[in-house]
Amino acid sequence: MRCGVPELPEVETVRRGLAPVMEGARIVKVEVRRGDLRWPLAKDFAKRIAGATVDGLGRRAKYLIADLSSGDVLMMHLGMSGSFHIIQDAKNARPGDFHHARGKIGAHDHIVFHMSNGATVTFNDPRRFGSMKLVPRSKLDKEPLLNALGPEPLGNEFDAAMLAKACAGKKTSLKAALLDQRVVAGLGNIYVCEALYRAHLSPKRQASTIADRKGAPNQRAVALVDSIKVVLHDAIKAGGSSLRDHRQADGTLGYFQHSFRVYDREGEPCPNCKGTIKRIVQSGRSTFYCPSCQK
DNA sequence: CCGCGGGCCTGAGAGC
DNA sequence: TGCTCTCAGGCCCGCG
Repeated sequence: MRCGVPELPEVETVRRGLAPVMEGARIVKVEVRRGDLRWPLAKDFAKRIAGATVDGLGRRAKYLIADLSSGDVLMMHLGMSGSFHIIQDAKNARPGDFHHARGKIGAHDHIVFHMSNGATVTFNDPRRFGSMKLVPRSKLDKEPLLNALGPEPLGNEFDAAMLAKACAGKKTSLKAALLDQRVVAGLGNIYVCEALYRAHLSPKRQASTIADRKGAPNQRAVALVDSIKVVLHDAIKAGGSSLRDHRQADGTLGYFQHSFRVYDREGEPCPNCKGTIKRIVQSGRSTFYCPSCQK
């Protein structure tokens, strides 16, 4: 089983791991080793952050959002391969702790935050699809990266009526609609596959078929919303236990093992029926599903 | 406006 | 063993 690219549950797990060392602490210094992430960092990125206290660390969809005392908000996205390493007490780190223990830096350690409590938080991202962006808090409500996002799937406002309305009239597949962050924010390829499986809905079904002519939700929409919430809750719970079990071991946040029911299980038996899990490609990406119990 | 495909990057794994 | 090839879970952008 492969490790997970960060979707909503992984980002939430990372947030929970970072919060204890970042919230309430001051960022003494920022090292930018490579600023050419998804977009180039602002030239004054490090200077603008240095000296600020992290008043809170939140999450919106797959973005981590650090509220800084300087008046800026730091948006961080893990992309496909991003992760964070924490060294609790960098100055007294033991030789085996991590690259930084001896002042060494890992191959793709691009940004290092030195905290006033002695901790070091390092952003590592081999593919550099991740990103960081500083935005004045007063302008956050105009931030284009956030403005287009749909509802948080675990929020109370996300329900069958809302999902059906967003899918009504959509010609595209249900799979593609759920991957669209404007419809619902935070799902990726894995959890879309898993949620559709649990809802017994085919990924090939036209998105509009979870709503009636007027855009009102049907039973499929109800089942789908329920499955999305359950799948995400389960994964966050698994992330929590991975934090407790493994964080001390190597300090990495952003990857933890999962067992999926259909994802990456082409050819294996369906856990639910006598069918065989199939892989198809939809708009260039893999979809895993059971053709006999997902209709 | 909508839907689709290309491109950004590197590393892991398969196949020769 | 070592090389080459394909593929990867995200996201933005431009095209028709």
